[in-house]
Amino acid sequence: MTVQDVSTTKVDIDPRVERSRVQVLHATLELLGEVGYGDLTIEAVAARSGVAKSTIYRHWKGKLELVTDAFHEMKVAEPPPAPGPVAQRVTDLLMDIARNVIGTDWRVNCLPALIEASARCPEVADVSRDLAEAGMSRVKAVLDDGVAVGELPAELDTMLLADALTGPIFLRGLFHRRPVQPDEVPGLVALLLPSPPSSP
Amino acid sequence: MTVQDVSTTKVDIDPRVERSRVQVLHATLELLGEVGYGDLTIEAVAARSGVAKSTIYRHWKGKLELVTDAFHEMKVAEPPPAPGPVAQRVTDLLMDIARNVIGTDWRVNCLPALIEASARCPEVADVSRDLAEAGMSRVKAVLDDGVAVGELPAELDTMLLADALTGPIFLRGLFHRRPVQPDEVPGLVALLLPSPPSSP
Amino acid sequence: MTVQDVSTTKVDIDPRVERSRVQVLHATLELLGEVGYGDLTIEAVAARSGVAKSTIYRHWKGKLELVTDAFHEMKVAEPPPAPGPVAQRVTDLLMDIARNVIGTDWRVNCLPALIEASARCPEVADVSRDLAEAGMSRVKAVLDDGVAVGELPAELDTMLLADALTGPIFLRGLFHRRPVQPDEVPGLVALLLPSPPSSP
Amino acid sequence: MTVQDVSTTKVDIDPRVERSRVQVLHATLELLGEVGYGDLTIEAVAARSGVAKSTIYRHWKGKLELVTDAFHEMKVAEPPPAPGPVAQRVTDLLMDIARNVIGTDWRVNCLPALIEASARCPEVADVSRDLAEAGMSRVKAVLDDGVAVGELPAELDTMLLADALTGPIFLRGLFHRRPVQPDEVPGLVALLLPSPPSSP
DNA sequence: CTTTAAGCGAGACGGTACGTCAAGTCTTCGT
DNA sequence: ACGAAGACTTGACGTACCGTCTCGCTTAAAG
Repeated sequence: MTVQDVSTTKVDIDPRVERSRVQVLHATLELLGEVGYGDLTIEAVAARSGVAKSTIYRHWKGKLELVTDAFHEMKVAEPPPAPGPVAQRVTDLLMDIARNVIGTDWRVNCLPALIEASARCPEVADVSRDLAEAGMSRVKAVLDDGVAVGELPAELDTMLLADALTGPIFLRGLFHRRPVQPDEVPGLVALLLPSPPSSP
Repeated sequence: MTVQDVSTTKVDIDPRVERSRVQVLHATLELLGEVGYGDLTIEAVAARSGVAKSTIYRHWKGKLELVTDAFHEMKVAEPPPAPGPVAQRVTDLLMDIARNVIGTDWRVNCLPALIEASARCPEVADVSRDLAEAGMSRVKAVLDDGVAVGELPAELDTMLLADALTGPIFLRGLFHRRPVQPDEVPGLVALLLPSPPSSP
Repeated sequence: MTVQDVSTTKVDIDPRVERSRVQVLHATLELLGEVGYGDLTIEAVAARSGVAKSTIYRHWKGKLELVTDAFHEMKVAEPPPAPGPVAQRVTDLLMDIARNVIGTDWRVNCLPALIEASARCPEVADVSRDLAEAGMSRVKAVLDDGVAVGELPAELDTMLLADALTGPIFLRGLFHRRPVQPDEVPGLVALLLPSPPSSP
Repeated sequence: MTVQDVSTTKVDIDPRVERSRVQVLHATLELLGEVGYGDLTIEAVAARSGVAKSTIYRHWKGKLELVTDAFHEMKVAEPPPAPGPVAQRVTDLLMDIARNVIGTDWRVNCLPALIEASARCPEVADVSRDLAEAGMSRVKAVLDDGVAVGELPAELDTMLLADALTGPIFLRGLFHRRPVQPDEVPGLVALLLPSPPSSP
């Protein structure tokens, strides 16, 4: 450990390790898309990636950790904060979420497995919480923005409202199995978004 | 088919079959709650239920079919409709749900497993839908009642509102892993329940 | 049990029992020929014979007893005592045995299984002994005859000689797996059969 | 293939593989002696040997191949050739065999299983032949010796006589289930062993 | 000429073993 | 020294038969 290590942090990582890591995560993502989480096999990841099973186990504790890692690899780019009235921006955001829940986005395909795993294992629950809040924070940010510019009441519990807006979308998608259609989103927003404080 | 057939319909089901069926489904639900869908093994169901593996396979094609059948047994008894102002009745209902999500109610323990299984198999998804809607209908019924007695606006989409009220409770419990506490429920109701139409 | 029962012994056997018995033994023999003893299953016998498994178990204790019974069903007809010199008659008999051991006679095909089963179970050993001695007695009878007519020494241990004559045939067929060919039989007889007592 | 290959031939066999192999074959022979071929179970071999079932299947295709391999391990050490008159030496040898057949020598306990397996599979039959001939060759060697020193007729078919001498012992032990007692051996030898050529 | 008891088929039951597969660990070798 | 290769133990899979056991139905006999 020398001084410059501090600044370059990971400069001297064994290139083989990095190569394995990339190949394995790539294969994992491919397979997740093809067979889903439930049928994903470490054996198959090893075969597909050309990396030995033992190497995979050396770097990841198991399927869950591997998938979690792969998931992290695919952080969504935050969309730039758009201008316009809050109601419109919220609607856009929720329609985007609704479309993802309906579609075959592989990240969403992992949600049931994530929820299930969260119920059994606190570490996964932490991951789940992080992901959930990261997703939610986009909605909350817009709402906070609305409060800031006076389009929404000052005393609004924006966190709670964000959950109330997204809750039905996930609930219907995952549990009711009757997903909210994008064109139902405006009705949802209209129902839940408080009227702006009357400006005298 | 004669008239008396109606009354005897299933009279001649082999009692052994029924006995096995009950024991197996009971054990399945127990285990689903304990280890989840992913780690549920037929072997364990056999051991827990005292029914031989071969007997299980004689009646169910595999894990999925078994679990589907088991979930069907989950139906809850409807509580009697209570009197009082709508806001209060809704709040009571949601607090009850919130308490269940927090607690260790075995039906709730099975929810993650149910969601996970639903994602893999349309038949289970149908079961999930039935259960979800049965649960939701209690809330919707109260809201409909509120509309009927004029405590809520006539044009209210009660189904959507029911989802918006219960959504956050399940979402936070299952996904956010930061369950709604019963004492947060009144705030939720206050935030989402529309004011009664002003009575002139 | 009345007096005349004694004389009619089996007269009043339920015809259904006899019908089952015949069908089952017939199917057993068929299957023995097709798949051998090792792969014979009671399930298959039931299917082939159209007789229910439970009925089979009602009459026979298991596979071994069933096969033993079937075996008994096929008692060989004793060939008529032929005339001629003893050496010739012995040779004929042994050539017949040698041909059976070489061929695919199903009775011989069961011998390995019989020997194996005999080693594990005294009851089967008794069956084996009976069959072995029944087969051997044909040879011994001829030898005894030879002693009687003076073609063989009076003090001859005919039992032992019978075993010495048949022994190599079975031993080579079953253990050496290099069966005695029929044309080797005369040499065997010549080697082992004592010369007739010199007649002064 | 060069010279030093001979010495190193199998040097780099994974020691774990060899360890498994030895343990499994040993357990197999033990069990063959105890329960026979028909009731031999791979599951039991795994349990007895402490080697996992999957490892057994990795190395052997099934029961038959396993048993074949195990029988190969059965080779006996040749006893040194003893001096003395041929009749005496033959008698000693046969009494030894007779004692083994009566006793509980584990190799003999496997004979029924070996015969049974031989009947079902040519590869095992080859093993059986090898073992049979190895055993027989001890007797034949003495007889050949007798011919060489002039105690037995020059034209004697020693192989055939060896079979005739051992045949009854095995036949009575395995099939008749009335084993030749050691004290019957001299009679057998006296009956079958040709008189020495009269020395003028 | 009906009872009555047997023999019957159907097939569910608890089991054992099969042969396969993946999980996750551990050992050996080669670079 | 570390990664690749792959053998190892473990345990569940889903299948096939085992031998036992009700069940009603049919059928032969005995009253």
